[in-house]
Amino acid sequence: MIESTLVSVDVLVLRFDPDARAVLLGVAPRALDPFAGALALPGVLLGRGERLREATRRAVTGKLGVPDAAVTATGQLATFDEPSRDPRGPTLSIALWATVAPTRPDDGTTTWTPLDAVPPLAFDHDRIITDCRPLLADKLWRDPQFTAGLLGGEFTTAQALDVTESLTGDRPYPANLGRTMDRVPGLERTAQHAAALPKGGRPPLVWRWTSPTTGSPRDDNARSDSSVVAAGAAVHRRRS
Amino acid sequence: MIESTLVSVDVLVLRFDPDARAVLLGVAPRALDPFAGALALPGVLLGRGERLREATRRAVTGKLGVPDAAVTATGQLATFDEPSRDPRGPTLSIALWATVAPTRPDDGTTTWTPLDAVPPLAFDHDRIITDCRPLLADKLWRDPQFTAGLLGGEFTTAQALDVTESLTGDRPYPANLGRTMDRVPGLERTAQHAAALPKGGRPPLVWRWTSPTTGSPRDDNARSDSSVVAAGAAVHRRRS
DNA sequence: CCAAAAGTGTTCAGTATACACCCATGA
DNA sequence: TCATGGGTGTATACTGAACACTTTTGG
Repeated sequence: MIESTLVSVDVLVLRFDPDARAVLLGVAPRALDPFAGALALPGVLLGRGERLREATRRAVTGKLGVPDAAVTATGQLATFDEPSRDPRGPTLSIALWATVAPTRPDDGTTTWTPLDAVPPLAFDHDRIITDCRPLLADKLWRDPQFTAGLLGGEFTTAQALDVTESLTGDRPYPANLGRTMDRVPGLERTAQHAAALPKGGRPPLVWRWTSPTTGSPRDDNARSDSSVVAAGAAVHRRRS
Repeated sequence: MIESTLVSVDVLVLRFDPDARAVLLGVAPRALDPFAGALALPGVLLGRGERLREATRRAVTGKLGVPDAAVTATGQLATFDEPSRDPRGPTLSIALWATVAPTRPDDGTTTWTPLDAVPPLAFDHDRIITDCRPLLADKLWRDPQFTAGLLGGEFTTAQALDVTESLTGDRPYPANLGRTMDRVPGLERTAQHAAALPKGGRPPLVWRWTSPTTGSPRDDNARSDSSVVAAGAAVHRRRS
């Protein structure tokens, strides 16, 4: 019988830090030997019969020390199959994303780093990040799970500006971002204004999700999480 | 030691049939027992250390009888992890696409079916197709590998119309599709006109790829094929 | 009152769509 | 010469980006 392939799951864990006003990526030093001590994405071997979502949560809670309840959403990104990516032998790596609720950190060994300044990582994790970053930016405002997972159930325009800037590299005009958010299904402006920001300035609006994007009573049949989100509209329409 | 996960590769094989004027999906009856005799997507177990692209070609040539040289391009779609999707036990299924050069078929057992009328298939393959179809439509004119793989190195506007209609469900106006193709990098109008169509009508223009999209001297490091294609533009730009 | 920063309305350009009309073929 | 169907040009609507101006806070 042919020896079967090993499958590992590597997770790009994103957390919005309201103080740093930026989206941070969680990495942790490796405990065991290949690259022991070096920073790496949290990852685990996929158990037999284990679902990708379970393995993802296991990686995030186990390797980063994030409480399970703080993991707000997960989803697929891409698969990496270079045979020599792991010195121990050929291992398939499925890259996934996970979002952590936007609170302050606390844990010890976990490093939360801005996406623009990720330190060199073990294995091919640098390349995984390079390849997957545009995919993450694309999910903002298009994948409700991802967006709500990052920003939480209630957030301000100012925070939305910060998150957008972190992921895309550009800070949109508040007016235009507001119109973009108006078009996001399940998201609505509230009448409330948040407290003003430390530097002063007009207090930003509060936005809230109407549909229960958090929680997770989602379609769960065969596909792991919301990997498949429409992306751009198809080319050309006709006749309506 | 924990038993590791089994990984199978299931392929959505697309071929443009110039006679039928449609994109067809290749399925074949299963030889072995789970669902023996039932139609299914071509799939194989991923060997240890085998690359996804190799396994994909192995599935297409082995299960569909397509010559290896006719497989023009391959790429990732999504991963399906429902533990009960295979009665033999939990098996991960990585769905990939493959394109076959646009020639007439020949093989015996392989069924080439329009995407709109795929018969019921074994395993969860119906769901795989349902989930992946929008991803395929999205790749047309955006992923050069996919598009060139489907249409070949040289094709006519009429064929481009047929392919677009097959994948998206709408038949664009020839004029508008021409402008769309003008914006595709590496694709250019030639001065030639093809022979007129059977029904008469003006002979369509011939289009040709300038860059060597066929062949495949592509980036090949860690990621299998062109799974990661930009999708839609990110939300909002600012300052140039 | 001034600086900071969000919110409102408007302008502008680029893009997508629809369609009238033209052209080239087969029958 | 008619039917068929792609090619050309153009009008219209829509969308996204930019920005002047207003509003609301802290100092």
